[in-house]
Amino acid sequence: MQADPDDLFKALSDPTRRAILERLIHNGEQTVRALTDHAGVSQPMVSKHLGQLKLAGLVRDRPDGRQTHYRAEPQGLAPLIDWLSHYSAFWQDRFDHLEDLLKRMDQ
Amino acid sequence: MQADPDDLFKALSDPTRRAILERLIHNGEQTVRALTDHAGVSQPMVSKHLGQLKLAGLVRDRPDGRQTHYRAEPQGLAPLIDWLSHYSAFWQDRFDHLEDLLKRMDQ
DNA sequence: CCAATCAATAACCATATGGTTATGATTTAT
DNA sequence: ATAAATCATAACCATATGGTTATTGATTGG
Repeated sequence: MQADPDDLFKALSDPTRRAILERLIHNGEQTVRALTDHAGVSQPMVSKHLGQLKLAGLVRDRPDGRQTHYRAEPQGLAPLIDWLSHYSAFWQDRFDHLEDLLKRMDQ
Repeated sequence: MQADPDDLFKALSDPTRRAILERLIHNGEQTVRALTDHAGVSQPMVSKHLGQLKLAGLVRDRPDGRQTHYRAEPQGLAPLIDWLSHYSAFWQDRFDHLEDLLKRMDQ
Protein backbone atom coordinates (compact mmCIF):
# COMPACT_ATOMS: atom_id res chain seq x y z
CA MET A 1 0.00 0.00 0.00
CA GLN A 2 1.40 3.34 -1.05
CA ALA A 3 1.29 6.31 1.32
CA ASP A 4 -0.95 9.26 0.60
CA PRO A 5 0.93 11.65 -1.73
CA ASP A 6 -0.38 14.45 0.40
CA ASP A 7 1.52 13.11 3.40
CA LEU A 8 4.60 12.89 1.21
CA PHE A 9 4.54 16.52 0.15
CA LYS A 10 3.64 17.59 3.65
CA ALA A 11 6.49 15.60 5.14
CA LEU A 12 9.00 17.18 2.79
CA SER A 13 7.75 20.70 3.44
CA ASP A 14 9.55 21.08 6.75
CA PRO A 15 13.29 21.83 6.64
CA THR A 16 14.09 20.07 9.92
CA ARG A 17 12.30 16.98 8.73
CA ARG A 18 14.06 17.13 5.39
CA ALA A 19 17.39 17.45 7.18
CA ILE A 20 16.66 14.32 9.19
CA LEU A 21 15.73 12.43 6.05
CA GLU A 22 18.83 13.66 4.25
CA ARG A 23 20.98 12.53 7.14
CA LEU A 24 19.43 9.08 6.99
CA ILE A 25 20.04 8.96 3.27
CA HIS A 26 23.66 10.00 3.59
CA ASN A 27 24.71 8.17 6.70
CA GLY A 28 22.46 5.15 6.61
CA GLU A 29 20.54 3.66 9.49
CA GLN A 30 20.60 5.70 12.67
CA THR A 31 19.23 5.58 16.16
CA VAL A 32 16.87 8.28 17.41
CA ARG A 33 19.55 9.47 19.77
CA ALA A 34 22.11 9.89 17.02
CA LEU A 35 19.59 11.82 14.98
CA THR A 36 18.65 13.99 17.92
CA ASP A 37 22.28 14.89 18.51
CA HIS A 38 22.36 16.58 15.13
CA ALA A 39 18.82 17.76 14.64
CA GLY A 40 18.89 20.94 16.69
CA VAL A 41 15.55 20.10 18.26
CA SER A 42 14.53 17.98 21.24
CA GLN A 43 14.29 14.20 21.20
CA PRO A 44 10.48 14.17 21.38
CA MET A 45 10.35 16.46 18.38
CA VAL A 46 12.68 14.17 16.46
CA SER A 47 10.40 11.26 17.30
CA LYS A 48 7.42 13.22 16.05
CA HIS A 49 9.17 14.12 12.81
CA LEU A 50 10.17 10.51 12.34
CA GLY A 51 6.57 9.55 12.85
CA GLN A 52 5.48 11.81 10.03
CA LEU A 53 8.27 10.62 7.76
CA LYS A 54 7.19 7.08 8.47
CA LEU A 55 3.58 7.89 7.69
CA ALA A 56 4.74 9.35 4.40
CA GLY A 57 6.57 6.13 3.65
CA LEU A 58 9.95 7.86 3.63
CA VAL A 59 11.51 5.93 6.50
CA ARG A 60 11.27 2.56 8.24
CA ASP A 61 11.88 1.88 11.89
CA ARG A 62 13.58 -1.13 13.40
CA PRO A 63 13.02 -1.40 17.16
CA ASP A 64 15.92 -3.06 18.93
CA GLY A 65 15.79 -3.24 22.67
CA ARG A 66 15.47 0.16 24.16
CA GLN A 67 16.54 1.94 21.05
CA THR A 68 14.90 2.35 17.66
CA HIS A 69 16.84 2.46 14.44
CA TYR A 70 15.51 4.37 11.48
CA ARG A 71 16.52 4.21 7.85
CA ALA A 72 15.43 5.96 4.69
CA GLU A 73 13.06 4.19 2.34
CA PRO A 74 13.90 4.86 -1.33
CA GLN A 75 10.48 3.72 -2.47
CA GLY A 76 8.94 6.51 -0.46
CA LEU A 77 9.97 9.15 -2.94
CA ALA A 78 8.28 7.36 -5.83
CA PRO A 79 5.05 9.39 -5.65
CA LEU A 80 7.10 12.53 -6.11
CA ILE A 81 8.61 11.19 -9.31
CA ASP A 82 5.20 9.98 -10.39
CA TRP A 83 3.82 13.43 -9.83
CA LEU A 84 6.61 15.01 -11.83
CA SER A 85 6.30 12.50 -14.62
CA HIS A 86 2.62 13.27 -14.85
CA TYR A 87 3.52 16.56 -16.44
CA SER A 88 5.88 15.14 -19.04
CA ALA A 89 4.73 17.47 -21.78
CA PHE A 90 5.19 20.46 -19.59
CA TRP A 91 8.74 19.29 -19.00
CA GLN A 92 9.99 19.28 -22.53
CA ASP A 93 12.39 22.15 -22.01
CA ARG A 94 13.93 20.69 -18.92
CA PHE A 95 14.88 17.49 -20.67
CA ASP A 96 18.58 18.23 -20.59
CA HIS A 97 18.42 18.80 -16.89
CA LEU A 98 16.98 15.35 -16.39
CA GLU A 99 19.61 13.93 -18.69
CA ASP A 100 22.21 15.27 -16.32
CA LEU A 101 20.43 13.58 -13.51
CA LEU A 102 20.52 10.26 -15.29
CA LYS A 103 24.16 10.68 -16.18
CA ARG A 104 25.04 11.27 -12.59
CA MET A 105 23.06 8.20 -11.61
CA ASP A 106 24.74 5.95 -14.13
CA GLN A 107 28.00 5.43 -12.32
CA MET B 1 17.44 34.61 -8.87
CA GLN B 2 16.12 31.25 -7.82
CA ALA B 3 13.35 31.02 -5.23
CA ASP B 4 14.04 29.52 -1.83
CA PRO B 5 13.66 25.71 -2.07
CA ASP B 6 11.83 25.88 1.20
CA ASP B 7 9.11 28.00 -0.36
CA LEU B 8 8.94 25.46 -3.16
CA PHE B 9 8.30 22.47 -0.93
CA LYS B 10 5.94 24.50 1.20
CA ALA B 11 3.99 25.67 -1.83
CA LEU B 12 3.54 22.11 -3.06
CA SER B 13 2.45 20.82 0.32
CA ASP B 14 -1.11 22.09 0.05
CA PRO B 15 -3.52 20.09 -2.12
CA THR B 16 -5.63 23.08 -3.13
CA ARG B 17 -2.53 24.93 -4.20
CA ARG B 18 -1.27 21.91 -6.09
CA ALA B 19 -4.64 21.62 -7.83
CA ILE B 20 -4.39 25.24 -8.96
CA LEU B 21 -0.90 24.67 -10.27
CA GLU B 22 -1.94 21.49 -12.04
CA ARG B 23 -4.81 23.31 -13.67
CA LEU B 24 -2.45 25.98 -14.92
CA ILE B 25 -0.13 23.32 -16.27
CA HIS B 26 -2.90 21.47 -18.06
CA ASN B 27 -5.02 24.30 -19.34
CA GLY B 28 -2.44 27.03 -19.80
CA GLU B 29 -2.76 30.65 -18.79
CA GLN B 30 -5.85 31.46 -16.77
CA THR B 31 -7.48 34.39 -15.11
CA VAL B 32 -8.02 34.46 -11.36
CA ARG B 33 -11.74 34.25 -11.96
CA ALA B 34 -11.45 31.13 -14.06
CA LEU B 35 -9.27 29.52 -11.44
CA THR B 36 -11.65 30.52 -8.65
CA ASP B 37 -14.57 28.93 -10.50
CA HIS B 38 -12.86 25.56 -10.15
CA ALA B 39 -10.88 25.87 -6.97
CA GLY B 40 -13.61 25.22 -4.42
CA VAL B 41 -12.42 28.11 -2.29
CA SER B 42 -13.10 31.83 -2.32
CA GLN B 43 -11.46 34.28 -4.70
CA PRO B 44 -9.32 35.88 -1.99
CA MET B 45 -8.00 32.49 -1.03
CA VAL B 46 -7.14 31.74 -4.63
CA SER B 47 -5.27 35.03 -4.80
CA LYS B 48 -3.37 34.13 -1.66
CA HIS B 49 -2.47 30.71 -3.00
CA LEU B 50 -1.32 32.26 -6.25
CA GLY B 51 0.81 34.63 -4.23
CA GLN B 52 2.57 31.73 -2.56
CA LEU B 53 3.00 29.87 -5.83
CA LYS B 54 4.49 33.01 -7.29
CA LEU B 55 6.87 33.37 -4.37
CA ALA B 56 7.96 29.80 -4.93
CA GLY B 57 8.64 30.62 -8.57
CA LEU B 58 6.00 28.20 -9.78
CA VAL B 59 3.79 30.74 -11.55
CA ARG B 60 4.00 34.10 -13.26
CA ASP B 61 1.31 36.76 -13.34
CA ARG B 62 0.42 39.00 -16.24
CA PRO B 63 -1.82 41.90 -15.21
CA ASP B 64 -4.14 43.01 -17.97
CA GLY B 65 -6.65 45.69 -17.16
CA ARG B 66 -8.85 44.63 -14.32
CA GLN B 67 -7.94 41.02 -14.58
CA THR B 68 -4.73 39.14 -13.90
CA HIS B 69 -3.63 36.15 -15.91
CA TYR B 70 -1.48 33.49 -14.33
CA ARG B 71 0.55 30.78 -15.94
CA ALA B 72 2.76 27.96 -14.71
CA GLU B 73 6.50 28.43 -14.74
CA PRO B 74 8.35 25.20 -15.68
CA GLN B 75 11.62 26.52 -14.28
CA GLY B 76 10.03 26.69 -10.89
CA LEU B 77 10.16 22.94 -10.41
CA ALA B 78 13.89 22.80 -11.06
CA PRO B 79 14.88 22.88 -7.37
CA LEU B 80 12.78 19.80 -6.81
CA ILE B 81 14.67 17.90 -9.48
CA ASP B 82 17.92 19.26 -8.15
CA TRP B 83 17.00 17.99 -4.72
CA LEU B 84 16.13 14.56 -6.09
CA SER B 85 19.26 14.38 -8.19
CA HIS B 86 21.32 15.15 -5.13
CA TYR B 87 20.60 11.64 -3.91
CA SER B 88 21.53 9.89 -7.11
CA ALA B 89 23.24 6.98 -5.41
CA PHE B 90 20.27 6.42 -3.18
CA TRP B 91 18.20 6.25 -6.33
CA GLN B 92 19.87 3.42 -8.10
CA ASP B 93 16.95 1.07 -7.81
CA ARG B 94 14.48 3.54 -9.17
CA PHE B 95 16.44 4.03 -12.35
CA ASP B 96 13.96 2.20 -14.52
CA HIS B 97 11.20 4.36 -13.22
CA LEU B 98 13.07 7.44 -14.34
CA GLU B 99 13.71 5.78 -17.67
CA ASP B 100 9.98 5.51 -18.11
CA LEU B 101 9.69 9.15 -17.32
CA LEU B 102 12.19 10.05 -19.98
CA LYS B 103 10.54 7.79 -22.49
CA ARG B 104 7.23 9.47 -21.93
CA MET B 105 8.86 12.84 -22.32
CA ASP B 106 10.53 11.95 -25.59
CA GLN B 107 7.52 12.20 -27.86
C1' DC C 1 18.26 -4.63 42.41
C1' DC C 2 18.93 0.08 41.19
C1' DA C 3 20.33 3.57 38.36
C1' DA C 4 20.72 5.22 33.93
C1' DT C 5 19.51 5.33 29.09
C1' DC C 6 16.34 5.52 25.35
C1' DA C 7 12.25 6.50 22.80
C1' DA C 8 7.47 7.45 22.68
C1' DT C 9 3.43 10.06 24.71
C1' DA C 10 1.16 13.65 27.12
C1' DA C 11 0.26 18.22 28.15
C1' DC C 12 1.06 22.55 26.83
C1' DC C 13 2.15 26.91 24.17
C1' DA C 14 2.91 30.30 20.40
C1' DT C 15 2.56 30.95 15.91
C1' DA C 16 1.58 29.65 11.07
C1' DT C 17 -1.84 28.37 8.01
C1' DG C 18 -6.05 27.79 5.43
C1' DG C 19 -10.23 29.57 5.39
C1' DT C 20 -13.93 33.17 5.61
C1' DT C 21 -16.38 37.81 4.80
C1' DA C 22 -15.78 42.75 4.18
C1' DT C 23 -13.52 46.50 1.76
C1' DG C 24 -10.86 48.98 -1.55
C1' DA C 25 -8.83 50.23 -6.07
C1' DT C 26 -9.30 49.82 -10.90
C1' DT C 27 -11.06 48.90 -15.04
C1' DT C 28 -14.84 47.91 -18.21
C1' DA C 29 -19.56 48.08 -19.87
C1' DT C 30 -24.06 50.36 -20.29
C1' DA D 1 -21.75 58.99 -15.03
C1' DT D 2 -22.91 54.96 -12.93
C1' DA D 3 -23.03 50.26 -12.19
C1' DA D 4 -20.79 45.96 -12.43
C1' DA D 5 -16.78 43.16 -12.59
C1' DT D 6 -12.13 41.78 -11.24
C1' DC D 7 -8.45 41.16 -8.15
C1' DA D 8 -5.84 42.25 -4.02
C1' DT D 9 -5.79 43.46 0.89
C1' DA D 10 -7.51 43.70 5.52
C1' DA D 11 -9.49 41.89 9.46
C1' DC D 12 -10.76 37.95 11.52
C1' DC D 13 -11.25 33.02 13.09
C1' DA D 14 -10.36 28.06 14.03
C1' DT D 15 -7.24 24.73 13.70
C1' DA D 16 -2.80 22.66 12.41
C1' DT D 17 1.90 22.72 13.28
C1' DG D 18 6.46 23.00 15.26
C1' DG D 19 8.31 23.47 19.41
C1' DT D 20 9.00 22.82 24.48
C1' DT D 21 9.21 20.31 29.17
C1' DA D 22 7.46 16.53 31.98
C1' DT D 23 6.39 11.69 32.27
C1' DT D 24 6.04 6.91 31.39
C1' DG D 25 7.50 2.26 29.82
C1' DA D 26 11.05 -0.47 28.58
C1' DT D 27 15.71 -2.11 28.36
C1' DT D 28 20.43 -2.26 29.68
C1' DG D 29 24.58 -1.76 32.75
C1' DG D 30 26.85 -1.72 37.18
